[in-house]
Amino acid sequence: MAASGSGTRQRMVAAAAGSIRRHGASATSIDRVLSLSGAPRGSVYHHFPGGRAQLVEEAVGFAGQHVSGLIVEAAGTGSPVVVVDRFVAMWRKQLVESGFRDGCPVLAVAVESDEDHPELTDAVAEAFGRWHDLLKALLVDAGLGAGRADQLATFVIAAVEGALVLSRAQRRTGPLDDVGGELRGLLTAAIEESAS
Amino acid sequence: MAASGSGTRQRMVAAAAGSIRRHGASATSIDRVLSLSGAPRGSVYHHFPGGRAQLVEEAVGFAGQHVSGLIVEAAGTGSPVVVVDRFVAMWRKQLVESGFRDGCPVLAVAVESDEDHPELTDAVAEAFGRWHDLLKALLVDAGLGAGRADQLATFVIAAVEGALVLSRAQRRTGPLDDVGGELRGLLTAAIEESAS
DNA sequence: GTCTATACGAAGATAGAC
DNA sequence: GTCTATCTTCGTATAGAC
Repeated sequence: MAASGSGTRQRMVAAAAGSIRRHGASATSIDRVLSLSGAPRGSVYHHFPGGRAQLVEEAVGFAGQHVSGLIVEAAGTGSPVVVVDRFVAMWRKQLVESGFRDGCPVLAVAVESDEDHPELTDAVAEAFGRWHDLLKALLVDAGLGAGRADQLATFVIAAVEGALVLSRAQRRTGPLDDVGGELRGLLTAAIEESAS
Repeated sequence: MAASGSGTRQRMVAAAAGSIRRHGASATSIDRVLSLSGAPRGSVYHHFPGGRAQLVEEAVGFAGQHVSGLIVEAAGTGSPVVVVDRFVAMWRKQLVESGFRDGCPVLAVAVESDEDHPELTDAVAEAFGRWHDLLKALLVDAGLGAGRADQLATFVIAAVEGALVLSRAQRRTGPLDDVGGELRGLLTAAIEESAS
């Protein structure tokens, strides 16, 4: 019952996430979301009484859950090294397929959010936090101590998000590939070390 | 003759960089820059015929050069490990002193820039590129091969920028501290390895 | 649930006086 | 070089009909 809602509603949230990915949060106006989703104007304040801020907040939640789902999906199939590889590959694919136009919507909101809308910062922190917890759990399962797993999970998310920004700005996959390679080596070493 | 200009002009660029740091690029209106810098209204299109876009572009250059200067300054005093430590410490300090409100203006513009203003993306790429080249040179001087130095320099910038976003969103220095610690270990190992 | 119309404000940019 | 309008566009939000 919680947050499902109508098809129109869902399409609006997805359209908002897509626009934020490409143009940033501030540039994601209600008009743009409407034209992207094909939703009727009258639906806006019916579905989102909180207006634009609510729409952006839900877009962050939507994008965050989408990525979390991919991590969970990959988690069943291999070691943390493979999961991080897939995490990187997912962003890489999005980057290439969008012609280096699409970044991470969660990060976009993080950068633009100010003190006027703490809910947005909270939504961002929650999304990042969930990705972190999923990765951390995988590392613990692989034998790492809780502290080290915690730190490495943070490191992976920071490095990949940062590389995504660099790759997008420089319009080449190099940074993301470099970071993927370094992370692979680092995680492999950490897991081997913990097994000894 | 090149880019010096009047005091008013300089203050406007610095104010723009400060606003972008805190509020993002889109939220940095001309009005805001004027009130922050105390510059007169009539100066805007006199000093910046390209309007707001030019102002943002120069703010990116200004911020990029500021950080480059700090890297160069730190470079004279120690190994790459120390330089990266200081790089992290600089961001940490800014984060804490601003109450977790200020992030990196270059990254902020990177995230919000769209196809309408390729000059902005270019300015961002150039700033990141310069930081990268400075770090890479330090790593090469420390004995690393060019390829590995290149990759590690990218990794450092990506990880620190990402950690800055995480720390700001979660309003705690943990992510930045974690990343700083991991980078220290990674760089130390890479340098030791290259010496053997 | 959806539509049109409109109020209201913010922001970029320009024109012309001083 | 700087100031004061002013034009125009855009975006949020609301009111009220259907």
